[in-house]
Amino acid sequence: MNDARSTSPEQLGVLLKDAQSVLHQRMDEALRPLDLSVSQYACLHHLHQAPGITASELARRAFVTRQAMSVLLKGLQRQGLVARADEQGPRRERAMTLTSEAEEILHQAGAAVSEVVGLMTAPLDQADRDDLARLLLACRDSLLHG
Amino acid sequence: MNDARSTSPEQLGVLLKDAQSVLHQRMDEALRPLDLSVSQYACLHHLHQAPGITASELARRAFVTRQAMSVLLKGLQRQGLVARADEQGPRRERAMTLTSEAEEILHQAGAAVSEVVGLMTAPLDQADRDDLARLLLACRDSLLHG
DNA sequence: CTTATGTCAGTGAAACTGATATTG
DNA sequence: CCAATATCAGTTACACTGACATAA
Repeated sequence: MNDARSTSPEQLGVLLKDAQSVLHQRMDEALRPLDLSVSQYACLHHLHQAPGITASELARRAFVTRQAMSVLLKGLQRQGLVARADEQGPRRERAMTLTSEAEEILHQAGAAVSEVVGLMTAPLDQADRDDLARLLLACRDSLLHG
Repeated sequence: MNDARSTSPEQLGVLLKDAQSVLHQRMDEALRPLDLSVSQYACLHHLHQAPGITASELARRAFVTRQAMSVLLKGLQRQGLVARADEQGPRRERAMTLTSEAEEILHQAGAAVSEVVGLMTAPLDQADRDDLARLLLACRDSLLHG
């Protein structure tokens, strides 16, 4: 038998889901005043980190289909937060970019999100936070190319 | 300035979301042969751990509204996996229970999920897994009553 | 011929809010 | 009157699959 205090696989999966669920709710509350959904924030975040990437690449980074990302981008374009390049690239690619308004909103959103994550990690010291990041990264990558 | 290698708050939030996204996809694939969605599996999982609880309590544990949980339970009832108690409790409460068929399916589902989580945590030793569980628990609780 | 992007169309699971009835 | 459960109704954001045209 295993040690009764060791974590079962199912329990670990549930914990990951729970933590993400509650974080999502708190982020949703924090972003609502800025008229941004969590999905939209994540999209802008990725676009900020890699300006000019295509919708398909954006979809891959968010782990959704390009059709789903297309819907999200249409909404953001309607809100004037993203712009499509006029010219096409090599494979019909159209570079997506943040508008200056989006940069400003993203700045505020980042602060709001940081506050939420700060609350989440309040009981952790810096070593714990680095551990958490390292472990989550390992889990993600193991599922992706394991 | 902080150490350049330390993790930014936003990055930690994105990592948590990413890990959960990919885990959700893998679980979805693993559970599809059993005709179970991830949400349905989680519902059965909670019901197995606390047999006879109400729909409202189930909703709280899954971090959704009782209306959303009600829809989920209706689907599971149609599939013959959960049953509502005939008699009402103190506050119109109706105890929800798993059918014997559900217990059997949940057994298979647990094995499938364990395999996925096992893959996810393959690069981690037992100390890392316990750390991850401890940290996720702390994050969840800090957001809930922080 | 193959592959990747973009796009149109339809669908579906799962969440939300709001309102109402019942019961302790 | 208040609080908690349950339930009905409507809505919505967001994901999916499938199909097609286009370009390298």
